[in-house]
Amino acid sequence: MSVDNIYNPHVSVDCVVFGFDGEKLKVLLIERTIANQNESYNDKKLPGSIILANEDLDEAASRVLTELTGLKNIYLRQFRSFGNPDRTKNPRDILWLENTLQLKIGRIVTVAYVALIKIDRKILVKSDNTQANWYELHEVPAMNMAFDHAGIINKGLDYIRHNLDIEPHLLFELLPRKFTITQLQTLYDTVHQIRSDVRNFRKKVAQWSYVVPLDEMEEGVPHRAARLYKYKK
Amino acid sequence: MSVDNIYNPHVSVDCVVFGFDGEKLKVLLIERTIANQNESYNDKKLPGSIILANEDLDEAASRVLTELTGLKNIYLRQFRSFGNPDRTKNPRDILWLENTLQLKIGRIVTVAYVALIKIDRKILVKSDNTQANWYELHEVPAMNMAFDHAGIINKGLDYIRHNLDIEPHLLFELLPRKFTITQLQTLYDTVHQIRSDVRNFRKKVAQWSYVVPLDEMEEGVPHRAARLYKYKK
DNA sequence: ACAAAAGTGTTTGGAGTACACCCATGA
DNA sequence: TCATGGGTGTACTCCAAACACTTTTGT
Repeated sequence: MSVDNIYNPHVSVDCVVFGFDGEKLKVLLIERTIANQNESYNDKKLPGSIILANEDLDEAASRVLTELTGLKNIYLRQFRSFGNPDRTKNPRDILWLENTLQLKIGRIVTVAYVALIKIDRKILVKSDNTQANWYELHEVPAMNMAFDHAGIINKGLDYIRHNLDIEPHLLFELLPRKFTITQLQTLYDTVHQIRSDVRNFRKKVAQWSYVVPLDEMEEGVPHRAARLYKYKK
Repeated sequence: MSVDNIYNPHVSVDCVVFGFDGEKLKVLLIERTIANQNESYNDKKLPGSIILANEDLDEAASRVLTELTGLKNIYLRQFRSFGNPDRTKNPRDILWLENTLQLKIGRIVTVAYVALIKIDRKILVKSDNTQANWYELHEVPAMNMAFDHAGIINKGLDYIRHNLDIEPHLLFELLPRKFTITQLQTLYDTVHQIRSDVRNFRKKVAQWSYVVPLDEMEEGVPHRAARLYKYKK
């Protein structure tokens, strides 16, 4: 089977891409349309792909992300694999797989990644029949999701919360290059699901040597302008 | 192909099983013999298996461990998958796979787990042509290891160090049911790669409410007998 | 002048660290 | 009695948490 030389149709990668809009954590999902002879469904899926025959897992995830956003050098970490035999048993998912891959498919094990991106840098590729959009995390449980992707998002969220906790540098993957302390705190509090004290928070970041003040202020805000900072090193 | 109904010969699980002998962390490895027509090699591999057709990943890892040790309810966590296309390219590994599975094999993606077991409980199954032994971690780099298993052990070690760090309860998966504070400290220090102060360490565990003193002392030691403790809840 | 968010210090309690000697037991 | 590890207290430092008012700017 010639496609066998190109694809390994038993293993895929999926990316849970997080962004921060200044208020909430969001996740990037792809619109999926499944056309039957008489009906057509719409739902959402994670950006992902079957792995190519000579591709490492990290390479496949990286390829998916680059194809989607055009960006390189983004934070991307494998966090877990999912291989429940039932995960590819929904008729809609089977139909979509067969349409997409032109192959009979058994169970697919997927290796899941999280990515963190600066939401303002995202350049969405709308060709390739893909249309991607940001969604708030609390919307996900009510959405129609492909496969077990809702569960994968939850696990990815756990993972990233944990990691942002022990590695504060990762916060800056989500912030714009110039940010205010208030933005940083909003992100920090969102991730940790707390509401921290303004003075204590500023005291804390004051001793993070990698957060450096700029000679620039916010502009166009209807109140006192805040100082801008950048992340260094 | 009938074997296709039983196995998914594209995805496997491997278990990095850690134990603690009172002095050092050890890892459980399986002796592997690869017989050619004229020669035969010996090396070591992680306990693992191809996943069965209707088996979830966790189930497969659990099965491997139960078959090996006869134990149930052991700490077992997926930590990472490995799918480099070159990982199944060594001629020795290919030969072994074909002998073992009676199948032509392409790349195999493996989902790696760590397990923590009380070394004194281990009941080795020596049937099934398997012979397992404990090895010190520093011996591993000098050993002949199957596939990329040496690298998997290192990543598993990183993972478990990290997790024992943030979740001290896991330490008790490695200790015997009755232990002394000194044993606990030796394990703690080994995992964290430090040498901590005796008094400070005892002060710390004194406020771990889940470490409870027994009315029992060590026996048969050529010096003052230490109090025994157990882990509760 | 007022609305809206920016920015600023002090006090307190708990946790980690540094540090040295006596105790109990078996040989 | 000696060798071996078991077991104990105090002082200092650092970090996290609690807590309220003044400043700047646009409308």
